[in-house]
Amino acid sequence: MTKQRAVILEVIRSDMCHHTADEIFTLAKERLPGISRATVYNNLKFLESEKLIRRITGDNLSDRYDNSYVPHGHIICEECGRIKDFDLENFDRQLSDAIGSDFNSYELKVRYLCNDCKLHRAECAGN
Amino acid sequence: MTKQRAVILEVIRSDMCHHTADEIFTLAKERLPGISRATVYNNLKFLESEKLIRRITGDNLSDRYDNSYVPHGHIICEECGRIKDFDLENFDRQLSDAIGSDFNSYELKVRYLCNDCKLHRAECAGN
DNA sequence: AATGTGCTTAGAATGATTCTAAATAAGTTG
DNA sequence: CAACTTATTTAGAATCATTCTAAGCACATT
Repeated sequence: MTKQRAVILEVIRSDMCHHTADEIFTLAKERLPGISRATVYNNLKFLESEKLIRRITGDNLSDRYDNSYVPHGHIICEECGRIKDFDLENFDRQLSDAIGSDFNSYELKVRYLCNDCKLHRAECAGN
Repeated sequence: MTKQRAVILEVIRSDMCHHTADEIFTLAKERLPGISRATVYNNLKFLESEKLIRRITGDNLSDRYDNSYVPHGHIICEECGRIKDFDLENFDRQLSDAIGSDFNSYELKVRYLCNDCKLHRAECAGN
């Protein structure tokens, strides 16, 4: 566990955001000005292989990193892009039954319109 | 509807595969040798906006295109990147219950190791 | 102090996708 | 059918996240 690796992990653990590699690089740089991008990428890979974090692949945008390795659902507001977590009961079981095989992980992204944005649209429609 | 657009759509409709943009480019080129990559990308974007196809974002690999716009599950082999479809019973209902709201669409990707790649790994391990 | 191993670094390379500017095709109006 | 407008296509350059490479460091072991 090098100091670079420790800082990268702390950055990811420090809040509930789902940061991009570049954001993590920038944040880590505040504490270790000499750190390089390659180190960030190497360690993100390493940390995921150690099941300490989880990469969320981006839709054309950069990948993001989740501070939990355990797969769970993400709801993404189509208007503001904010992400929330959610869970489904017995979903692992349901999945392996449906595909008839074991699996390594899953990614579930639901696109919706959050309450704030719904309200905002209603207001705009009124004017 | 230009002839390029028609050919690209036919390529996607012609089989059950989930092709990459590059595969679609190669297949379209057999029929229209002068077609350019940019045209393929432009039209894939256009066709999705018209709800005729659906882009499946790739995990570090290239994106692939589904000949149906209707959301459903995808199992993706982590080794070869090939994709298959699957469905879950009453999944729309289950989702809206879990997130407590209506939603617009979802993306469900399950990463696994397909039988071919499992066999291939076993063979390699034997040598 | 010498050796080895793995980590870090900077910058180059990669590869899918997007952008650009010019050429062409298609569609529309007079 | 001609003139004009608009959308589409093309080739190649540009972009951008990520990976690779080669050289240098750091630390543990002898």
